[in-house]
Amino acid sequence: MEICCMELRQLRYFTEVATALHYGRAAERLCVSQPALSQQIQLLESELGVELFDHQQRTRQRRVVLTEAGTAFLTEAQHLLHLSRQAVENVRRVGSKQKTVELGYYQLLRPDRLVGIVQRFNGSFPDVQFHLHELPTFRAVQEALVAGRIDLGLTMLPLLHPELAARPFGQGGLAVALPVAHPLASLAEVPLEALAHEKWVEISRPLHPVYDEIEHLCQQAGFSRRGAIVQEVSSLELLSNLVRLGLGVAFVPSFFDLGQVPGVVARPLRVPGGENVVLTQCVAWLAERPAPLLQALVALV
Amino acid sequence: MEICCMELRQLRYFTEVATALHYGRAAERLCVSQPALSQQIQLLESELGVELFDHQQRTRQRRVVLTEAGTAFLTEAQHLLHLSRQAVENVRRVGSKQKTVELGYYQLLRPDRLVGIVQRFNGSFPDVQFHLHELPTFRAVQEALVAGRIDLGLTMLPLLHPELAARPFGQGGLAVALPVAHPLASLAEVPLEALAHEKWVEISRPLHPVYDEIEHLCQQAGFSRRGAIVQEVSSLELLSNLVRLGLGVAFVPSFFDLGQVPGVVARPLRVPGGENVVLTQCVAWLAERPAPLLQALVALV
DNA sequence: TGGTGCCGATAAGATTTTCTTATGGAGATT
DNA sequence: AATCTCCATAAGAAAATCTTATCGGCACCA
Repeated sequence: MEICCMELRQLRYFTEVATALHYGRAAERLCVSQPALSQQIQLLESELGVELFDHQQRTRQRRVVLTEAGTAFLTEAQHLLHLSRQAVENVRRVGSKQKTVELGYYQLLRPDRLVGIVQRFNGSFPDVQFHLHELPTFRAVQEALVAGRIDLGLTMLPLLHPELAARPFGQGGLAVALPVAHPLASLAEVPLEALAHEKWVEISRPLHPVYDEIEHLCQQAGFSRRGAIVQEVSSLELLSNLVRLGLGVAFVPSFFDLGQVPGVVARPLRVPGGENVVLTQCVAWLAERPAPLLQALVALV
Repeated sequence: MEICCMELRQLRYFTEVATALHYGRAAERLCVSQPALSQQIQLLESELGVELFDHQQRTRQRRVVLTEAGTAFLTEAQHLLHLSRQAVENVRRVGSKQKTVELGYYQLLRPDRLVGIVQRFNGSFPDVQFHLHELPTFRAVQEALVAGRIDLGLTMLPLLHPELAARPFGQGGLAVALPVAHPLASLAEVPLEALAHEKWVEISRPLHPVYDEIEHLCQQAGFSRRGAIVQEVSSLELLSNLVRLGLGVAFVPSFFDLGQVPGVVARPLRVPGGENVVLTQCVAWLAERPAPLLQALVALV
């Protein structure tokens, strides 16, 4: 135990335990382990010099009981936490007046996810104007960042420019998009080998994040798509429609939402070695200009 | 930079910088290094998503300037800190009602130091009754703790019982107590060798924390006190008075206050190897019963 | 105009704090 | 009595914070 000062974290922990009256459940809600709570509560108690929970009854009645002092402190702690949240809100309001953020994204992002992100942005920074820019490819998003046309981009790894920085926020493997009538569409998971003799449509290689990895994967499964790609396109929307029309099948990221294209379904891929390609979504920004506002937005994603 | 939440520490740092308008001086007052401030302020800014200080003018005008948002936040931060201090005060008041703490100490502790400690205790825990127990020796303090007669003891290392725990709060070397008329009393520092032919009075060995170490030190300086101790006593007060009466000289800790005994002065010892005996004052308590109140008091010392 | 000092930012490594996993022990439940 | 639930403890891992050393910009002075 070292000398240190009361922190808001301890108040957050305390109020959670004091309202749940149960260390285990409080820990779960706070996304920490139970011992972390025990420790921090003890630390808080020993700094205050006051027992906040009744240790005698803590075990006797199988539940945690607040002492008189603990009850009093709970009120104050909640008040403090509330004020601290308000303070953050206020300073954000004052500091973000008349600011605009240009936000680039591309189709790969599920619409509900995009909406969720923008709503969170707006909730935390109500006075900031967010301008959305739909761009055709993950590469276009990164180029727009470098060109300064957007401030923040929702795109995919890898980063193609050294000036960019990124924070991943989700990843998935490959799925295969099939017409509903396709024989394999009835399977829950499609083995990669079963696709050896298909015709393919694909995003054109310069726009594609993992073109070569996919080819490598196919070769491990004993076939190549080299001659079997009947059409290259520039957008996932177009791709999906070609699949619907039966020109071929296509690989799409498992987190891509095909709901908007009727007649096409996506099935997860089963890869022999289990080594599916990993596609990582990320928020990206210009590393050289880490404005506090952008950093806060990044943390919200 | 990792995701973490605003903490009171950051508010403390921010208010200090915002009022001093000078990182260096703020760091000094907070007893941290200047980069720590820069880092924490940046962290705070990026979590809030708002610039609190004007980075353009930060260098231009040779002083730090608050932004509009920073000014607003300063008010709220001060308010929050004030409330948090009040919350601590309140919970201490509620939680410490009708509690008493038996505090043992012994003469070695300078009276002003004791008063300072007790005042600090009283300031933080105004509703706690502190009962002072002056005990004759450092050993008696530890025995009273083990016997449960006192809750907290101001004593000296080493700990003589495995059930005790302690936190040091000050240390010093040996000094020699001389009658003012003694020839060596005119020196600012007394070389140990100069004491080879003195007569000695001393605290009796069973009550003495470092009896053997002192003998060892003397032997390194080329003499022994073995036959030269003309009187053993049981308290420092008695010891000082015997020195005043000229029965002999005595070793006392450098932090012992002789001001109360006129006619006796203490002079720091100069030891050949520079290896003076180290005497460490400490707060001690029973390790098995670490009541939060005691822990908080220990931290105050 | 070039040197010098002040001041804040940055980088990298060390330290301290916090958290996690594993385990213990006391009461409650069956 | 046996098992289960739940909080406390211990020890090692992870993460945050802090420190030292250094840079670069600006101001002041000659």
